[in-house]
Amino acid sequence: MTRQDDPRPLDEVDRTLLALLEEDGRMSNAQLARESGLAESTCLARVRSLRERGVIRGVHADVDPATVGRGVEAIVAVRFAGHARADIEEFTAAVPDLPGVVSLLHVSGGTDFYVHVAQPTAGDLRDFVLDHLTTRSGVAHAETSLIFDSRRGRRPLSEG
Amino acid sequence: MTRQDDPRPLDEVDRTLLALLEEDGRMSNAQLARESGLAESTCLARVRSLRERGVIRGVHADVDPATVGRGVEAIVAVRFAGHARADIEEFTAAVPDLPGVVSLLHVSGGTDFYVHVAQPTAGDLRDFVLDHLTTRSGVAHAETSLIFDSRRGRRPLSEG
DNA sequence: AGTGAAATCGAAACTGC
DNA sequence: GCAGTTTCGATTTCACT
Repeated sequence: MTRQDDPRPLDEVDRTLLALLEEDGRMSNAQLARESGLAESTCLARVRSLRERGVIRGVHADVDPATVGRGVEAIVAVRFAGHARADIEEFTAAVPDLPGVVSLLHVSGGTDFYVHVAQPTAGDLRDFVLDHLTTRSGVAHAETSLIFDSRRGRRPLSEG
Repeated sequence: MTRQDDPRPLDEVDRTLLALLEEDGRMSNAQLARESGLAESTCLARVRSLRERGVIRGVHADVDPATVGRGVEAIVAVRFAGHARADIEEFTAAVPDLPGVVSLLHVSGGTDFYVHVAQPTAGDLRDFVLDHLTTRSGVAHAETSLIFDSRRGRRPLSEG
């Protein structure tokens, strides 16, 4: 298994590699080595180590939902009735497997979860919320906000 | 420039390639070709086309914020006083450049923006909200929710 | 931990289908 | 739009430091 909690602190070279891969996850090992000033073999070992320690959780293509027939994006704020642990855990386990779910955030405060979804049409969005969220055990309320525009942060997380 | 709005519909092979790259953005062209049943040259051209058409917006390493010294994640719901276009546009342009911003969503409803941030400590989070969000022109209110847990959707967006 | 050289394998361009 | 060939570059291992 991969270790998620190795306490070894990151040095400057690690942060450089992370910033490069956050920007372009398909950059070749050879180019990573050049830009970070490492030998290729060393660079390969560093990146593997970052993965094994759970610093790099994965590398994923960012697909524009609108171009794959999912042009309607929304954030659904879900509030629970009680806070039965079993309900919360089942929700957390089940929702990421539903089609069109981009991400699921469990948060503090008046809202318990934010669900980021992408659906083909407004009707599909309504069906998704009614069929898969509000009907779920423990869910008291779901409030849907359409996403007009979304953008990634432009700074590498691994910086200063 | 890359075209963002080519209306050409995606076929099954495109969707297969997208699903593979959403899962593992570092998969080699050779392996993509094997798994999709294409010749390598064809596969290369297909992936390039998906990028040029804006279907693949980028490929990015997913870095665990906690491992790079940003263990405090939050969603900040921002509400504007009026809805002056200039304020909205300036907010949209400026916030993604702030350190620790993961993503920015402009949404409909009572909240105008959701800002996903990752900061080193609770104090840094407070400073971020007070210094960079609530002081910004047009901002009426910011409500911060700590993120207990976050997970990606497990289905490729490009499916079904 | 980091390196350099060597062997294997992949990328990218080009050809013809 | 697809497959075979070739050239060039990248990946990975290993012996050494």
